[in-house]
Amino acid sequence: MKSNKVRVRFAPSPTGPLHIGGVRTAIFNYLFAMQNDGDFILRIEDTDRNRFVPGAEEYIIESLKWLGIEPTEGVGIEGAYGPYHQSERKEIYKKYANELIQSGHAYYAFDTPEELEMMRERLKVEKSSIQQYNAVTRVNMNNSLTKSEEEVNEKLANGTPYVIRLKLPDDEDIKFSDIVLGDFSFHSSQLDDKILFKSDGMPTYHLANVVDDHLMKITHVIRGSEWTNSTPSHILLYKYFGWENEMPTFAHMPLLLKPDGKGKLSKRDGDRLGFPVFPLEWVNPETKEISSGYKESGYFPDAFLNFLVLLGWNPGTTQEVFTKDELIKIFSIDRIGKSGSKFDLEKAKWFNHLYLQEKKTEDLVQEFKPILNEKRVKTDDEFLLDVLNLVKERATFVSDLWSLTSYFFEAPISYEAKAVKKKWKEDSPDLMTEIVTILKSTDDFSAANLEEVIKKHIEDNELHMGKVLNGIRLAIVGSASGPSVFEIMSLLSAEESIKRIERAVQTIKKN
RNA sequence: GGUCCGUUCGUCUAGUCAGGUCAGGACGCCAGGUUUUCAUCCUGGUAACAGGGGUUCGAAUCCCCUACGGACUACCA
Repeated sequence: MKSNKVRVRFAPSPTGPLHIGGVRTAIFNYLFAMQNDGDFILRIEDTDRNRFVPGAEEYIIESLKWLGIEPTEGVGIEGAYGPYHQSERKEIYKKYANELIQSGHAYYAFDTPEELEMMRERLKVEKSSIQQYNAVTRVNMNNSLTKSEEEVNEKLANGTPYVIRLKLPDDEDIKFSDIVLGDFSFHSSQLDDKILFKSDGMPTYHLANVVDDHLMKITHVIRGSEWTNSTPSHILLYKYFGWENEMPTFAHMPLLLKPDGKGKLSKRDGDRLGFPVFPLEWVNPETKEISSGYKESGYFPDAFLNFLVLLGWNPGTTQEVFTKDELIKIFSIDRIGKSGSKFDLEKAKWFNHLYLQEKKTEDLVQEFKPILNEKRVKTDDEFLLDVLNLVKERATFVSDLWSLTSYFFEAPISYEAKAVKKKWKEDSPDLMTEIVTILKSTDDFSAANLEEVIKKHIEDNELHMGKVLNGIRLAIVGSASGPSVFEIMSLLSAEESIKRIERAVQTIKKN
């Protein structure tokens, strides 16, 4: 057993459904953990009560489950480093915040929102290069650094709302190295005195994140690059807590961008873009608004995962199709690209098509059954297996299967106008009547035999192959497309095929 | 505005660190082939180094500038 076991975490906040960017972050964390025989921890960062959305946490867990990237520890599983909801760890954060105050690396601030607003306005008007609460501006504000000890103690005693801010150094370069982005350096004067502890008794992300990652022995922080700019503050926190030597390795991943151009993909994009941005369907508990999900749209989880993992990462070879186990073997953080990517729905569909072809037809039969039930179609598995084997290669989604096969279960009640015009000629009824005669006298209704008999008839009478076969297709399918008519008739039975052709002869109007 | 990051076919990308194949693959698209049709499938094609300066015998690759794009700049994460 390695002493420094790899431990990574996926730490979403339950503010709504997980979008595909978050899903990708989870995938990368999962792959990295599995590759190193490490732990993959799910931590719920629910420190913002105002943004809490009921059902979001369950949604996150369900999504990971659907994709087959379940955590090995954390919310829903538990483990030795719990609790894993940050809201249940308030006391821990409080303790560490106080520790920072004791050591002089943090201070109380009593500024009201209005005062903060005024400060920002003033700095803006002055066109100051500094527009945040930091070493320069804090001296003019209402905090424990500018007030006397008595005043501070009085405020604290009488319940004046306060926050705890990180006291940044005046002049210090904060350096860190990121697996994806490389070496970084920020000057402390460009940073702000981040709020660590809010007046409602909850920590902010910055404090909770650092404390938890340390306490939970996280070795690698793999997160979205929207966190890059606040990482220096996190580094400082590790340093001030004396955890510098056990600091995790950082890897900031490029963001998923809106395909229509501007900005990072957000939860609000929903179906506005013409495709799902969520793994599972989501019903907004307040508005009841429904956002579609990849699962419900018919994507297979493994196909979706395969597609998603290639957004911003590649193995350095031309291989694009991977099983999860292969991914676990070959994934590497340092092959994650630096720039954001938009995604291509067409390619996602292509992956799904590919994965559908790889599925056993027996399994597709089972997946298809619910759709048939909905359509009130009664049939047996053996027949379904034959039917699906015939049309499988034409499908991208299981849901395509119905439109591809409906004529096997219901005789056409109408004939596609365009197909009639193109394929049903003046002599078609006579041609079809002849076919009926042949069919009636054929005992062997296998596709092979039908093909032989009918082709012989065509040759003997010097008929046009397309004309005859297209006519049959129109009669039994109702449209001009589909697999081999011999196969279809064979599966449909002699009786049904004859019935359909006879009906077509009577029904289709010549024009 | 400030700070940080990025920019190769329409899209995802290889190649950049260690400069030297008319820049490779995939999706899409187009064409041809297979097929009774429509798909699938097969073959081929289309299409990119953001722009400008350097350095060099030689630059997608190294340096500088510009443009464009993105992130952050909340008592949100």
